[in-house]
Amino acid sequence: MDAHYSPRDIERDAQQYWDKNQCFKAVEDANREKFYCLSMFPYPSGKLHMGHVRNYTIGDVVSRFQRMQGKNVMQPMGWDAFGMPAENAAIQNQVPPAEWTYQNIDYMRNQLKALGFAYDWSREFATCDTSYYRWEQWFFTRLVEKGLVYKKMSTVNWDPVDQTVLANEQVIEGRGWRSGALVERKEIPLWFLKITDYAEELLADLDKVEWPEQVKTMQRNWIGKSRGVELSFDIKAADSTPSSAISVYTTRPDTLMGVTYVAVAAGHPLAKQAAQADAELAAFCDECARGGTSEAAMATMEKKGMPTGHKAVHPLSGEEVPVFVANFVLMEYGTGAVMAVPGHDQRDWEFATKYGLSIKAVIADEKGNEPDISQGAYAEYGPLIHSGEFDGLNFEQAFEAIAGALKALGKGEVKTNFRLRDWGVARQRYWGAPIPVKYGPEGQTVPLTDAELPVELPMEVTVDASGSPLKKMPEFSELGDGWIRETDTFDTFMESSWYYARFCCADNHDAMLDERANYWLPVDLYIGGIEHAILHLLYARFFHKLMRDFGLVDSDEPFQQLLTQGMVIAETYYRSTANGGKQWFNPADVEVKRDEKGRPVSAILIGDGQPVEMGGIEKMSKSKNNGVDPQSMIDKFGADTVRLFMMFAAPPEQSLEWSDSGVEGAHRFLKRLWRQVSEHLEAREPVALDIAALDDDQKALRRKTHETLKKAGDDIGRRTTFNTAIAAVMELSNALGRFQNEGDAANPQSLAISREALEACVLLLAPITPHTCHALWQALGHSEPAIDAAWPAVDEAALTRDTLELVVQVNGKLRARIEVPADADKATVEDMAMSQENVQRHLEGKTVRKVIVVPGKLVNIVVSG
RNA sequence: GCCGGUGUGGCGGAAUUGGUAGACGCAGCGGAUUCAAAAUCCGCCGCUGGAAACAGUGUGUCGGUUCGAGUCCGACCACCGGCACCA
Repeated sequence: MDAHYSPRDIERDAQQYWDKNQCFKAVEDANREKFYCLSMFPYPSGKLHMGHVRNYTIGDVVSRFQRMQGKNVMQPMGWDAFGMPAENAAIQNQVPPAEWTYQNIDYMRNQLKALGFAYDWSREFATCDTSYYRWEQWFFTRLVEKGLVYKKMSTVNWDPVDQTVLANEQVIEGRGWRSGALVERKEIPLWFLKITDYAEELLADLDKVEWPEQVKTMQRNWIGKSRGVELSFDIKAADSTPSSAISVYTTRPDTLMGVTYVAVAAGHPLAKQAAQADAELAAFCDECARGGTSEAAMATMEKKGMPTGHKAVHPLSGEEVPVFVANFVLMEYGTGAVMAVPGHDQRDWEFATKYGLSIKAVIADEKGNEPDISQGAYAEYGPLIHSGEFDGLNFEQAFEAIAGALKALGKGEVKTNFRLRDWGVARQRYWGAPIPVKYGPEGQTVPLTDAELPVELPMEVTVDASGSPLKKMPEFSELGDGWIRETDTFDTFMESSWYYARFCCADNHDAMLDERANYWLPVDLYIGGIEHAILHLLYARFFHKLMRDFGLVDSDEPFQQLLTQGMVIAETYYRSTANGGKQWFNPADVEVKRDEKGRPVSAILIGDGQPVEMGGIEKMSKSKNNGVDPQSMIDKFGADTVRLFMMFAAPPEQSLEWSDSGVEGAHRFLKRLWRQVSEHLEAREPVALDIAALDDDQKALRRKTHETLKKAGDDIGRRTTFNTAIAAVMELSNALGRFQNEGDAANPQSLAISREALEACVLLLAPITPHTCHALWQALGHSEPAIDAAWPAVDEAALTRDTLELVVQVNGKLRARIEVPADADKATVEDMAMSQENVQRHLEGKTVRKVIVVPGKLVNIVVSG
């Protein structure tokens, strides 16, 4: 073999081999155990970034590992191709979104191929292909028939200058990102999917999947099942006009006697009615309609309110409390009204303090005393006080008693509530799948028939900043006889909610899915960013259940196991500009100065030699200009080096800090392994391994080999901590290096043991650095390719040790190490520990109270005095 | 604001079930090789004291449980992800 490691040739040859032999084409085979490995597909934004490289390397390592375990592996790839960036690019560059998107896909596909990922490219598709989204449209019409779709008024961000709906991302500090105009909340009719019908099952089935507990917890909290009471307050209007009741929901009915006011949303009928006669209140309601719609914006804004003049009658006490309009109450959450208990809710307390409303304690503190509510609300549970007949009851008792009292009066009842809201799937945008509905001249709303599908998105368009082009295209929207087409398009989460299933049968043009979906599904391992922990994953789970209930799939959950990867981060560098902004410089253009300990102290721009500021380590992004281009790294070191560094630098769940010298270190290791194999092959062919003939050094290396096989297999297969698997292989390589330097390398058994160690290194790394290992495996004389080699088996007999090293502690502090026979009993170990010189020193003048022996680990001698 | 997470040497990280803190790599330092450099190889490398043996100290902060805590519990601080129209 060539003694020089040349990744360019090695990677080209390996990729050509895989390609020519169609190694990664997945074929359904009922007799083999399948493994469906899926990485979240990318948005084709232009070129791959390091986050993609990391995501897809993890998936590829697992896929190749599972293949070596004998599984029938399917690893597909495609494109999440609808979305806003294509429209933004269209506005900026006058390129139609479709053209821009497909060009990006072509470029990024080549990048993925250069990285050597074991994808079955025959299954590839983009979600903007009509052959994909047509089935989504078809399925939507079926959901309409089943009553799982409805239309209702909903709030959107409205830019009054650009006359367009804005995404939350496009609202910056309450203003439109392009126009700078103050954003308004606007009510428009939108399509919704009834995800709340599935809330209970979405919650319960989290128990069926092997997901990180934190993700399950986030989803449980998002669904937010609660048991509470829905109750009503009768309203007495200021001018005594007859008025109805308002309904509120609370999970703390035990605090009902502490209600001192009621707050309603600006959009609540009561507020609207009151505003008609009160110009100041009307102005306040208008003010409430400004600003963004996001929950974060709502929760962090200054809480404001204004009295309506109406009084609410407490359902139990009959007391009259004021009704406020408050900006933090939203019409679309729950009933659009809340009861306020400032004594026991911090937000209510702040509001009451601000507007001089009374605050009443009705829950005792842990000592049974009146709680101190002068500085803030007391939000804990406790026995009731100042609540008349309910005094002394605990939370559970009070809940039932108060709920019972309300029910007896016909004023309320126990209700299970969900925080989860129905899924609004309509977007007022062009670059998405058209919603397959038409409207008749008499206001009819009719889903399209199968014969009318698909609704193709017109490709030739002019996109500008003012609203959806579809609305301005009569050839699209006007159907004749007064009928018009829906011009809203689907939320792109719709496409990403079922692509994993379509990969199973992407070539079927007669059906959405076929029986192959049930062979491959569920996805065995799904890999993607933690930022998708809630929305995408919850919507996909919901969509899967919809497809199941329609008979398209037979599983309950789409993703059996989930791996959430961390971000890729890098140092940022900037200079402050004259106008108070910051100019960001790419790390590739900056040189860092370090002190004698290697700490970075300053940095200069290579271009002009002048200093730049270090801005801290942040997620790689365009805005901070700290992205490292994967392509330049592949060109410089080869794909295997990039893959190895990505997998070695951190465990997959953690964020990964980019390091140029770390990449060089990874490259160094591959060169070293290459040289070790090449030097080994220059020696004679090894004789057959004779385990009985081994000396101690040979036995020790062989034990290391099998310890490494055991650890790396467990690390990759069970723990998915690829970094520790690589570290273990590096240790084995180091041990082999020492063995060859120190021992009699020409000894025939030494050669046999070295061969075993090298082959272990090559096979253990084969999923991670597949090109290099493909070449090395061949060089080691194997005719079958490394991708088809079986994962190496551990010889348990090689792991046994004659003696063990134990540490000896005195009062938990390390004082000595002892070498004991592996089969030594407790008394022998204690005696050996006690007799150590340094242990004796620390026992002097003390009394031994206890000796703790942890077999195979340590001895702890507990002394006093 | 609410929900979830993270915090260990100069740096990335390891320590899997409460049992040796710092594996492996990077950077740094010293040496070998070289005309020289690159590459490569060998050694040292948490901090403080000490020639060394060794001792003290050390896992964001403060407190607790335990023979023993990076790991468990409580409070706090800092940073990161999500918050329903970014994907």
